[in-house]
Amino acid sequence: MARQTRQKDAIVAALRAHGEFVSAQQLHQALEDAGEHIGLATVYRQLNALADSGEADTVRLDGQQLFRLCGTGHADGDDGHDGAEPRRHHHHLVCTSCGKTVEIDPPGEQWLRTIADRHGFTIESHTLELFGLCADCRKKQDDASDAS
Amino acid sequence: MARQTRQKDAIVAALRAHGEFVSAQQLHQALEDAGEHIGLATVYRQLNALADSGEADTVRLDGQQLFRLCGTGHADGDDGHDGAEPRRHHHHLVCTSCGKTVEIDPPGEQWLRTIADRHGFTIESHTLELFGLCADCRKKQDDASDAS
DNA sequence: CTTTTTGCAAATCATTTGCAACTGA
DNA sequence: TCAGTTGCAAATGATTTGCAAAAAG
Repeated sequence: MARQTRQKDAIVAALRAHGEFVSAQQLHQALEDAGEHIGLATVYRQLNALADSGEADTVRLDGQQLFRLCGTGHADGDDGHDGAEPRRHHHHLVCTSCGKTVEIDPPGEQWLRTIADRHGFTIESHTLELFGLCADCRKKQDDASDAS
Repeated sequence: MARQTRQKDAIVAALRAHGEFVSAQQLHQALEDAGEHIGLATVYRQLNALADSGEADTVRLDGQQLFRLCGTGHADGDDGHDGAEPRRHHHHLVCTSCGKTVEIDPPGEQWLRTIADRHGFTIESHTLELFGLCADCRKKQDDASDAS
């Protein structure tokens, strides 16, 4: 069902190359720069497809949606069961200055279950995002505020 | 600096009445229903003002921003230093069906600190949102899927 | 050839803003 | 009076979608 196209490849490549989270717009721009003239709509479509299939991870920062390759692995062999579950949940630690992103460990699924139970909820998904400054940016910022 | 206007009151009232998170659009609609003809733009402006002043809490679900009165408190006396810190962080449990929202306890600030430390980050803010179905909606949905 | 994918532009959607008319303190 | 506030409509910005042309299998 999924055909292999130049643009799809380019998008995944760009995504992989970038490593961190990027907005569709940014990625589109990057592709332009790289000489790959791909429609913005296609970038969006592809990105969403990746997110839905679970190959990409997404976060919503401010008003935009950012994407990043998930396992950075890639298609391994094949698997018989494909996703019935769309977008996964994420746990990220994002530097608000340089954008560096780190995956973090889940905050005890145990705790999660407890909360859900207590309120009679059935958890479908959850997001946890920590925003702050990474060591480097922290230093830079200190220096900056030091100057007048 | 902040004048008291009919619309501002109506908005806060509607917000308080609703209790849970609402989108600007929803709130605007509600006001219309209540006979209060207030410009959508004004609703947005007011809502943002409330959020900035810390009187309202906000979450981003999907592509919209939802608001809810925060401490139900209000401006205390006056203060010389005005906000350097805009919007706070939240911990919510939201029903994706009826919108019911429950405040939940933080997932161990301890754990948070550990993560931050390990990666050399200085956490500025964080968001944690759990989405799922509350008991009621879960039942309803089961029934529905039961019918063909 | 048949179906998926692309492209582009027009369409949405939520939110913001310009600016003149308005109104509360 | 006069600055903060409102309204409406037009402007934005991100993302989506309609549809015919291009490409993959």
